[in-house]
Formats: sequence, C-alpha cells, structure tokens
Amino acid sequence: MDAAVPIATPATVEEFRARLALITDELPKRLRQCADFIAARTDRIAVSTVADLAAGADVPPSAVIRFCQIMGFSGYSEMQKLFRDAYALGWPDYAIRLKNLRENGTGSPGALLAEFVEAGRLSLEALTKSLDENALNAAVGVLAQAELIHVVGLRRAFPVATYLAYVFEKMQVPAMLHDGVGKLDHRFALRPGDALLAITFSPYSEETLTLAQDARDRGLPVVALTDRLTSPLARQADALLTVPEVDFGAFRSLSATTALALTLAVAVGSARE
Amino acid sequence: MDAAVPIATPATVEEFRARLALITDELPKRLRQCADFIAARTDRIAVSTVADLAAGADVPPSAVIRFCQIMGFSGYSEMQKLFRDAYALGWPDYAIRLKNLRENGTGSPGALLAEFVEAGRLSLEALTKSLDENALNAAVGVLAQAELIHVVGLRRAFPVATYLAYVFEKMQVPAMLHDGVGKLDHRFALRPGDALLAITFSPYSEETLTLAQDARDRGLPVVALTDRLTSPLARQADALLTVPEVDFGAFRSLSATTALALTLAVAVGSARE
DNA sequence: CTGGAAACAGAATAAAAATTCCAAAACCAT
DNA sequence: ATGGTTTTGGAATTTTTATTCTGTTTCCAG
Repeated sequence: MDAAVPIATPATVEEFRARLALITDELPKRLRQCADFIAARTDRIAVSTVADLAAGADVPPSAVIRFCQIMGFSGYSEMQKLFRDAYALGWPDYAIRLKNLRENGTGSPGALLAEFVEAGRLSLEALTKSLDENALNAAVGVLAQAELIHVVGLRRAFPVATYLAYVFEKMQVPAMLHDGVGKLDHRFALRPGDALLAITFSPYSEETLTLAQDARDRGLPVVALTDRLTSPLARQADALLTVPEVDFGAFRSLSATTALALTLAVAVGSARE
Repeated sequence: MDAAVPIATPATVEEFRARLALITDELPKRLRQCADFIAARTDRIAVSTVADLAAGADVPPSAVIRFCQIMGFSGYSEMQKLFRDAYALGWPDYAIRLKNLRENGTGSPGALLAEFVEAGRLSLEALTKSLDENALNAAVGVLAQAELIHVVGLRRAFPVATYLAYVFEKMQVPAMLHDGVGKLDHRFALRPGDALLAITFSPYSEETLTLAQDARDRGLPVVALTDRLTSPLARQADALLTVPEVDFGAFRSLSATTALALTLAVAVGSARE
C-alpha cells in the first residue's frame, strides 16, 4: 500500500481528466483497461453501475473499484457523484445544446461549430436521399475490377483523395494517389486494366480534369465524385456520383463526401476478395 | 384498481412526455406533485434515486413509485432505464453490426452507406454534447497569436491536416503542413513565436508525437486534436480538443473531426484580422 | 354527518449495487 | 529456479436503493 500517495480527490471533471491522463501510462493491465474505457466513455459514468462499466472494460467489478481508488476517490459511488452533479450540463439534448452554442455570439467558436455541425448533418441526410444507387453500384463494379486504382483530387478535394488512399491501403487494394507533388502528373502510370477515381468540386481543378481526359483517351474507366450532374467531369465519367454538400459561408464540411468515399472504398475492398 | 387501463409502456422520451402531458390534469395531489416536478426536471431521472426525486417533489418515495406505475412502467427502475439509455445514446455495438454486414454477403453498398451516414450523424451529435468550449477558445487563442501555424497529422489524420492547410490558405493564415514527404521532418522550421497544431488518433503515429515533443521543448505552444483525453498528446498540449468519433469497424467517418477542424481554422482566421 | 372508496405515509421487506478481503496467479529481480 | 512483491478474480459482506404492504387519512356523494 502506497501510504505515501495522499492524492487529492478530483473535484471537477477537468481535474479528473488531468489525473486520468497523468496516471494512465503507468497502470497495470486491468487498471489500464479501466482507464482506457473510461477515457473513451466518460459520459457513461453518471448513468452506469459498477457492473456495467466492468463489463464494458472487460474487467471484474473489483478492478473498477480499485481504479476509482487510484483516481483518488474512496470508491465508485464517490466518483460517480462527481459526474452526476456535472450531468445537468451534458443533458440538454442535441437540439438544445446546438441552440446554446449558437446563441453565445455570432462568430464565437462555439457558434461556428454549431453551424458546421448542422451543415454536416444536413449534408449527410441529403446524401441518403439523393444518392443514385445504380451509380454507386456501377462505381463499385468498375473499381473492383481495376488492377490499380488511380485516385486524384486536389485543393479542396485533396483530403478526400488522401482518405481514400488511406482506406485502400488498409484494405490492401492496389491504389495510387496522384498528389501533384513536384508538379509531376504521373499520367503515364495509367495502364490498361486500371481505373481512375477522380474527385473535384467547383471550381474544378484543371489538373484533375486533364487527368480524367487522359484516362478516358487511353480507354480507362473513370469514376467521378463531384458536386453536381453538370460538372465538367460528367462527360468523361463511366459512373458519376454527386454529393449534395451543404455550405456554410464559403466553407463546406465534407461530411457527406467523406461518408460516400468511405463507402466506396470499403465496398470496393470487400468486393475484391 | 383500474383493471381497464392496459397502458403501453412508453418506449421513447417523446412518448413519455406525451403521456405525462395527457394524464397530469386528472391526477390526485401527490401524484400531481410528482408529475409537475418530473416535467420540470425530466433530465434528473437518469441520475437520481427514488429518494432524490421524492425529496424534490416533496412526496414520500412510495408516491414516486405509484407515479411510475401510472405512467405505464412496472416501477422506477424501468422508467429510469428509458432515460439512461436515451442519455448514453449512440455507440451501438458497431463491432457486431459490421460483422452482420460482412456475413450477409458484405451488404450492398447502399447499406454500407447508411451505416457510415449514421456513424457520422452520431459523431456530430456527440461532438456538440462533449465539446469543451474552454478548450476550443484556448486553442483559437493560441493559434491566433502564432506567427506561423505548423500543422501535422499523418495516416488516418492526414486528410484532416490537409484540409486544415487548405482552409488556412484560403483565409490567408500563414501555415505549414508537415506531410512527411521524403521522410523529411522539417523540425527546424519550428521557430519561436510559432505554434503547432497536431492531429493524431489511436494508434498514435510516432512522427506526430515526436514533432509535438520537439515543439514543446522549444517552448512553442501545442494544440492537440485527438480522440481521447488519455492520448499521448495530452501531456504536451496547451489546448486539448477531443473528438468522439464513432468508429464503424476499422473506419471512421471523420465527420466530427472535420467539423471541429473547420471551426478551428475559421475561428482562427477571423480572430487574426 | 357518515359510509365507502381512493389516496396516502411510512415501516418492513426484497432486490440490487458497492465494497472488502483474501487466496491464487503473475511478475520480477536475483 | 526462488523468494518477495504486485496484481488479480471472485466470493462474502455491507450498504444503498427499490418495492410492497398495511393501517390511517382524506375526500366526496348521499
């Protein structure tokens, strides 16, 4: 027993978090599982029993109690009290919370976040409604058969392209990201049997359109991920996926685009095995 | 005993509210007190004991139980469960859902998309609930004062980093993206007066952590965008932003992360002029 | 008033949850 | 390996919490 550790009981959620971060590293296995689970799901403490938490962290209940004590509480009940008292702030459900955020001043970070979150949600909703399933299936079909998938997307679309490249790699799908580093266009990497996945939004970037045209000329199938049916990519595309992303001001959150890209990548990955 | 009132147990908070409104008027005194108190403080149910509620409504505990039964529940525990579940909303067991999807022949792309959209929506909602506004303001403050903002995020976090770099550029905020091209770490580009914005998720990438440590050693402020409070970045961070992203299988939609990143970038951009 | 039905308070009981404790297992330095 | 230390699992115990039950009170129709 470490008689020499007279830890102050955390009095606020912040203190709790600080202490949790501090000790996590040097915890033995079971206690560490507790720490990790609780770090990820802190909010549940207020409404869970010891047994619930123990099950979630996959440890016996007594380990949870020991964890509470290491955190500086006398036991679970005392720790839970901290979160139950703080709970009132967390409750306001999504709509109310969003309103609160908005109301603390136009231009404040909180208000901004509320707008972007809302834009993201609307985009996601619109996506499920507007999606053309045939186009999606066609896109998956085309990409699943490609020997190598070339991914291109620049400027605003670049994050999407890099994410696709990441997921393809995870799924062991041969893919090549055309990132324009060094202004090299790697257009000669487009080989028969390959396919191109091109992403671009208004204002459409020249390089992407050029590469798509190039692929087309060489007879490679092109899948386009873009913002409208009238996109200049439409002409070259064998499968055209449009994403109705909602803008807030000059910015767009990319939520819907990311969701669709992820779907595409995972579906293609699964289809290939 | 009203043998003739086979009330359906409310299954959602809305149903609960509807029923509460319906019966409140024709309730005897004590039960009415319960109804009134609960209508005003519905949120407390999830974290209160019968005794707490009874004290709040100024009735004996048994009256609260009777009230629960009139509301259509077998007792207090059943009623409380409704609210506890509603609070901890989200995070269904994605491991299981993904497995189902796989086993049912990979699921159609459409079904996959629905899952990713749902995950994105939950993440966004959770973000509004869990956001620490102080941390966000602190982060904006730190970055607004930096001469040059260094952005680093690799692998899964890379899309977020590139997106931040894009938005910073749009807003004419001096920023440098550390992308690891050529395995150059550019650590000597960290100059006094600059700040680092580091993004990493479990499993945390070594290079990002190293750069954060480097920045710290040189006395630069570090803003961390990560997935949990126990992240290894927590130690070096002057402002720690955590994003509760719902994973679906091995993948995360990044919706919440993108929304928060965008907020950060735009808020910093505005604050600088 | 008064008789009968509904509502009630609080003590008694049952159920569930938290906590303790200790023997067994794992770990670690020698 | 070996002895000492730390960590662990789970049964036993204590504490808290929910629920039931019963005698009493309140309410109201006649």
